[in-house]
Amino acid sequence: MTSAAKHDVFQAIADPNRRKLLKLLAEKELPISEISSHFPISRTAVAKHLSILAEADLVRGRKAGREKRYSLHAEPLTELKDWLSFYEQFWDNKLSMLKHFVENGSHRNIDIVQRKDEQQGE
Amino acid sequence: MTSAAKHDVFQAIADPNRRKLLKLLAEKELPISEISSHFPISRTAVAKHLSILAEADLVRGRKAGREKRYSLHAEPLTELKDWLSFYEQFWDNKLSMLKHFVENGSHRNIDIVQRKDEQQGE
DNA sequence: ATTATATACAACCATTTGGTTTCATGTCAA
DNA sequence: TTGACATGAAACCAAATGGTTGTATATAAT
Repeated sequence: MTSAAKHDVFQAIADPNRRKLLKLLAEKELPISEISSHFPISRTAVAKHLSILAEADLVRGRKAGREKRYSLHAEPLTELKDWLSFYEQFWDNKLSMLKHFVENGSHRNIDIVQRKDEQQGE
Repeated sequence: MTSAAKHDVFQAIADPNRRKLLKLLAEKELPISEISSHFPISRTAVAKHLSILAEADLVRGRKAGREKRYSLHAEPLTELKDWLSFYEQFWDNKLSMLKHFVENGSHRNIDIVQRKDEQQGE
């Protein structure tokens, strides 16, 4: 009941405008109209993005008089972090890859030890 | 020239099937048909997802005879990690929030010190 | 040479997405 | 109470998404 929203965190952050919203709300709580002034799109469009973010609980709005003030609620991003953590072993440093390889046996990239490419630059 | 693809990392991972693909390819390099067998959707659909992942350089395919073998290339996920790192200060532990608050002065959540809600439970 | 396998590519389709405009409602201020 | 302001909500739209089927091409295998 607490979850099962139509939009999950992954989808919520997929849109650039939505990411910009999060960034903006990280600084301080803001009413919709204020927020809209930072975007080239309509107020209504911003409101929709906000409601999608709210669905993912990445943002929370409280009514204050005639305006509704939104603020960041970053905690759900832990899901993303957890998801990411699994993949860190595949790039972080070769040591952790080797560690993982040894611990879990089998698996791919048997050649990681002698490879020297993947500069990851740019 | 190195980037500017139509699909970025954020979009690439937004789809559940695509995330499942990444997970699968993390284990080992696999040809499309093999991969498809793990999904309820058509081989063609899987191929499309793969090409989207490839656009984001999260996956790389090499031709091997008549088949094309794909494997994970996790490095672009660093972008996600970097993006995330900014938000960690807003949930990780109250200490780092306080640290950030002190270091950067101003900003929201002046009340973090005395608040005791945000159980983050489920 | 023929057939089966693995993929590529094009066309098509329903639904979702990101926007818009218009109208209604609630609240603050004069 | 009469506006002005801030938001909510509905209707509509073009384009993108996630799929499908059908056809073509390259490579194995017999």
